[in-house]
Amino acid sequence: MTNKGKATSIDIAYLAGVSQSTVSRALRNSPLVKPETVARIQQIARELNYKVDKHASSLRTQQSTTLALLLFEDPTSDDSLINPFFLSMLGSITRACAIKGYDLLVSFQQLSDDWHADYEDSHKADGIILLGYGDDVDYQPKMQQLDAQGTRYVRWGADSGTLCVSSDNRQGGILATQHLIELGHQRIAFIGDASNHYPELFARYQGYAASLLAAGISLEPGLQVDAITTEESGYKATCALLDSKSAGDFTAIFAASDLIAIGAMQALTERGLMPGKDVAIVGFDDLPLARFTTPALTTVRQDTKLAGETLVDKLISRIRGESVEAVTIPTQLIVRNSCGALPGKV
Amino acid sequence: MTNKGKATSIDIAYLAGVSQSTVSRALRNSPLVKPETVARIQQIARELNYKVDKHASSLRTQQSTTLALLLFEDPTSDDSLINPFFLSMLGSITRACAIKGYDLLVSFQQLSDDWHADYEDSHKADGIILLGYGDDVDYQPKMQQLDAQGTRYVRWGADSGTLCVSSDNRQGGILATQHLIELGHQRIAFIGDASNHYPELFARYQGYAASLLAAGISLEPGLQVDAITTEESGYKATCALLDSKSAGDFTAIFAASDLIAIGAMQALTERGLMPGKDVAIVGFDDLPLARFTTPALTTVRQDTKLAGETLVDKLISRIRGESVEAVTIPTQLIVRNSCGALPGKV
DNA sequence: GTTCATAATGAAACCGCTTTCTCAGCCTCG
DNA sequence: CGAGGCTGAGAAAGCGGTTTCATTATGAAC
Repeated sequence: MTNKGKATSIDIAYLAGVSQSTVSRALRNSPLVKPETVARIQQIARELNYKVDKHASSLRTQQSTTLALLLFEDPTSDDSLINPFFLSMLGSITRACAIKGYDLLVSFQQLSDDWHADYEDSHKADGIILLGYGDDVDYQPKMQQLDAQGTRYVRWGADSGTLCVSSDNRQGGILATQHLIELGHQRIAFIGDASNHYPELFARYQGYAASLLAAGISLEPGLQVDAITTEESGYKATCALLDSKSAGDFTAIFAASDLIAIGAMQALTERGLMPGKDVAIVGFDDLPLARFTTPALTTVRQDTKLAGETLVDKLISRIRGESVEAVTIPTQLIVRNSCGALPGKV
Repeated sequence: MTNKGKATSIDIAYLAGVSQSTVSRALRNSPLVKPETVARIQQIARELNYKVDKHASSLRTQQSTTLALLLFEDPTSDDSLINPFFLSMLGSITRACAIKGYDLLVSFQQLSDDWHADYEDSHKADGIILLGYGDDVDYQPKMQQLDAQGTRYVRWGADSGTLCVSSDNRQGGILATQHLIELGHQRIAFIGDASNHYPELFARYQGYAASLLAAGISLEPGLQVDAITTEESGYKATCALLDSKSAGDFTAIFAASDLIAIGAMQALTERGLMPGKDVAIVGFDDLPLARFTTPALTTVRQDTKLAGETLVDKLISRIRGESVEAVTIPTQLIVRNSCGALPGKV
């Protein structure tokens, strides 16, 4: 079959001496077709290297067996650098889709883009996975629009009314903070979002706050600095912290993400402070690179594998019309060397 | 329009009082339609939130405006961990596709899978981008099959007859090795592939060998150890190197990838050798994490942004039937601290 | 020996769009 | 004034499947 025109079901029908409808049925193992006919037809199809045309099939059945992954980036972050965390998620989502027999379309979007539901409107995908940090205020209108259009989607992030899969960020914050407290730290700074712009980071803050209070340590506003999930932001926030007199003598930092933690470690090092010795640091995410920082970063691991699988599962359920609930995935503290130091003065 | 059935071009035709064919033309700004008619129709389409059905369109035109990215993994490597380098590539490919107006399907494959051309056979994609390290011997049959089927594809890697985009690995090897030589190193080990199983790594080795010879340093087989692109592999190779008597007193390592370099640094550290001080190290790739190792890794940067764009461009050209040539992308030496040491004895 | 489910298949409609073919007006030109 | 030439638009034929509906055996049942 060197002719470029790929074989169609009609070709097979001709070769098998049956009608095209029978071929269509046989290829999908319809019980309406006699078993030996099915076998014969499938054999011929195999020989011809025939594959069902995705578009024809999708057009007729009105479903594409394709999911779209929309990763949208905070416009404030570096244009070309994708957060490694999402890259990990992408990996696990890809795998989960393959297992479920769905194709995966991937697209990176600016939050400002008018992407809303394009993928579903044009029937490119049966459902959408939304991935990305970002100010919740920016998301809300989009979500509402999706809901209004009846678009099937799941979102990674913090619970916000819509169908959502997320790590247990609050619990992760508790894990991190308790660890520091157990090591004897009392003045623990938090770098991240404490004002609920980024719900995930905010939940980590809540865990932090809850742990402190539970340990009888009062919250000090001066020990909290806002940052988004980039090194630059973590770096700047830490500098601000070091410069402020009120922060004075913190002995530990809970960074709301590994990237922030890395920026923080840079800032500390530049000021002659040794991370892990002079100041303990805990991050969040457990990026692949967390093992390779110096000192190796103690951090809260998000289970990206499970997360990806769950996102895909839930989305497929939703596409099938089943009712689905939000899911929270536990986190895990990974102890490395960045808290190795005894609490010391800054 | 709360009805679930999405609007079709017929709905628009009805509302605009024209025929459906005219709608189709108008939506694609055909000059066959009077400008004011075009405007009216597009206006209505906008109001209805109408999007052309991808499948219907693709079925009719026989092209999907979609590219497939097949990332296949060396079965020898860890199952769930994707090489960060490919993740970067994926990022840039995604962007390049978006710019060109193509959708991108992403799939991870085992090299052993019978994926060949499935994406094209079923018309899911107009062309395929192949990404992944792997023994060239394993690839050849696949490539030939793709060629035989007339599948449009581009491959990232080393030049091998097929349309291919790659970094100038040999030049990168030269950059790295010359850097070490200029720093005064004479006994430079190479960890990677010196037997042309992995053409990319082998090209780096060739650059290494050429540089040594150009500097009048003879190649010592004992200073070369095979490794694939993982930390474990780099770790083991370095241990082997340290254990072998013939290697004895090397003062520098050129690792064929950053992951190998990181493994090497771990091995050195465990043996009480300080990377960057006792032994200089150069890596290859410039992964995001290279900046965060200790010491920060001097490495050869591959321009993933340009690489992704080029892959996409070339593939689209090929789809259009234009004749395309293999492309080689220059690399760049990024000097950090891992070669900071004066040459010392091991 | 009709009648009637049942099984296996074929014919044809249809999914929503693109594109070719046709055609009605309306000009231009010799 | 009749023969072409344009313009703008409609009718209809696909694209390659899926699915409904109709049809022909084939026994089973009465």
